[in-house]
Amino acid sequence: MMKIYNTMSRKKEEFIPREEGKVSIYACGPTTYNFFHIGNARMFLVFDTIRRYFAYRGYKVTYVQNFTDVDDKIINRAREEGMDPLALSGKYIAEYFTDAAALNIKPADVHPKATEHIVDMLEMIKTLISKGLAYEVDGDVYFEVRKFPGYGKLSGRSVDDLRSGARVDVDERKKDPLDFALWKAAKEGEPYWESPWGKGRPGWHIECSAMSLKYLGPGFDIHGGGGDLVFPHHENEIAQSEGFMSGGTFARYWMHNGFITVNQEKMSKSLGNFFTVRDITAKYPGQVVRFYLVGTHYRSPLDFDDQKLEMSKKALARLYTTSNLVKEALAREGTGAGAGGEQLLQSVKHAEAEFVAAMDDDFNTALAAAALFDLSKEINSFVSDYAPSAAGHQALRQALEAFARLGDVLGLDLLQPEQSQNDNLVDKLMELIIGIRSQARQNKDWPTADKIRDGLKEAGIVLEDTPQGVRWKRKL
RNA sequence: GGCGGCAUAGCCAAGUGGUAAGGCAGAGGUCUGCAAAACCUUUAUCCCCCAGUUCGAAUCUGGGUGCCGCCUCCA
Repeated sequence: MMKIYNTMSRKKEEFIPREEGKVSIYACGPTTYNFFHIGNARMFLVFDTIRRYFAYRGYKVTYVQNFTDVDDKIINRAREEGMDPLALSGKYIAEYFTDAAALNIKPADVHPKATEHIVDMLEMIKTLISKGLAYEVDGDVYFEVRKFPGYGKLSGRSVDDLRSGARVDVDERKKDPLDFALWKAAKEGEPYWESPWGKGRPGWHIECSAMSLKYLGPGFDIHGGGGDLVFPHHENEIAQSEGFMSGGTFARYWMHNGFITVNQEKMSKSLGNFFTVRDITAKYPGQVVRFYLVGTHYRSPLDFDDQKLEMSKKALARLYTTSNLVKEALAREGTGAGAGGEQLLQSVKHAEAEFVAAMDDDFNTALAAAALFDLSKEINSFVSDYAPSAAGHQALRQALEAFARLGDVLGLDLLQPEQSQNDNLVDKLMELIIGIRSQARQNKDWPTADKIRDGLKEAGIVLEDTPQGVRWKRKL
């Protein structure tokens, strides 16, 4: 049984899909006016991991993540750059996929763009006006919050609380300060679309309602995003969607990830303490970044700094070592008795059960990772005094397969294809260098042997002398 | 002012009633020419403080302290 913490109820609830065996997920994607930062990355990665786990559990997953490709931030940025706003957002949509790939975030099943769904939004806005839930003023259209009785149910606030705390500059044309824009009249030089209320563009919230309903239908399973979207974004989505639907639930489970802080402070553009994934992956492999992020439960806050990435790098290296040790052991031949294989398979089974139990409990990736480390230790231990045999190889293959399968749920490629992507030239050179060093070692010329080893380490290559021969690998 | 979250070893981090996972770092050992990797052993009598409930609490309740977030664009 899977349990999910639902922001709506503030409790973990058993997950019961709308349709048996299927799960529909909508996550609010980025506004494409810049490279995305590590905070955005956490959200993408959290939902990528969730969808991977659902798939692992046998669900047919439909995952939708939008691009907000027209809004104030894009327009302002485009103005600064002297670029066309839509060209700017198009550029950063492309960059999104580059960075997402570095973090092993899979493309969603659908990546709808706001600008390609103007018609859907217009239909929705028209309906809301005809139902008396929205009104037009000077080419703007606002949703009338007071007309939606459930307003505040997601964020646990009442309209009155919100009003008293409102720090917003009051727009006198609005009936209530909390009323939010569904449609904004275009100012000079802004991109616009024709509408019954004149030239304009959609408000931010309406796109997610229109696109999620279009691709997933009313009452879809999971709607998610960063914690700061609870209010007002998701609250507004609920109001306009459920107002539009007239009855029924917009989305059934609301999931929100915790924030990333830097030096214990919220990362934000205004504080200037944000890091783009583009910058981080220039210094650390995407896999390390990913491993770091899944090491903390998605709802907990997470502080980001290089020192912590260093720790993650070492921890990940440990996992990689396991898969290398297994590959090495499998390359050996022999006709041993095959002792211990049964026990190893028992451990594999146990680890996988632990992993599933952890993930079933509101996607506890930190606990799931611990199961991976337990399995790693079992495998290493088995390999450390392994006498090759047919049965042993069989057990090892199964163990490695399970190890990689579980790693993949977390988005980790424990088989490290990048390691095997060394070109021929490097392989040849290493063969040569190792040969020379072996000669030196045979002559007990330790200074030369050590010089080679140290020099290679400087260059990012680690040499290890083992009873089975010399092993080399690139440093992470 | 309103709403919410978090405080666990040197560091990171699970654990929400039954006596403290996992990782990094550290210590000792096996292996090694020396290393590295791996393996074995070890590292919190205690989970911010106080009071309470309970046979029993890091886990529940009340109070306090500290930190953070939302209420405004923001993942």
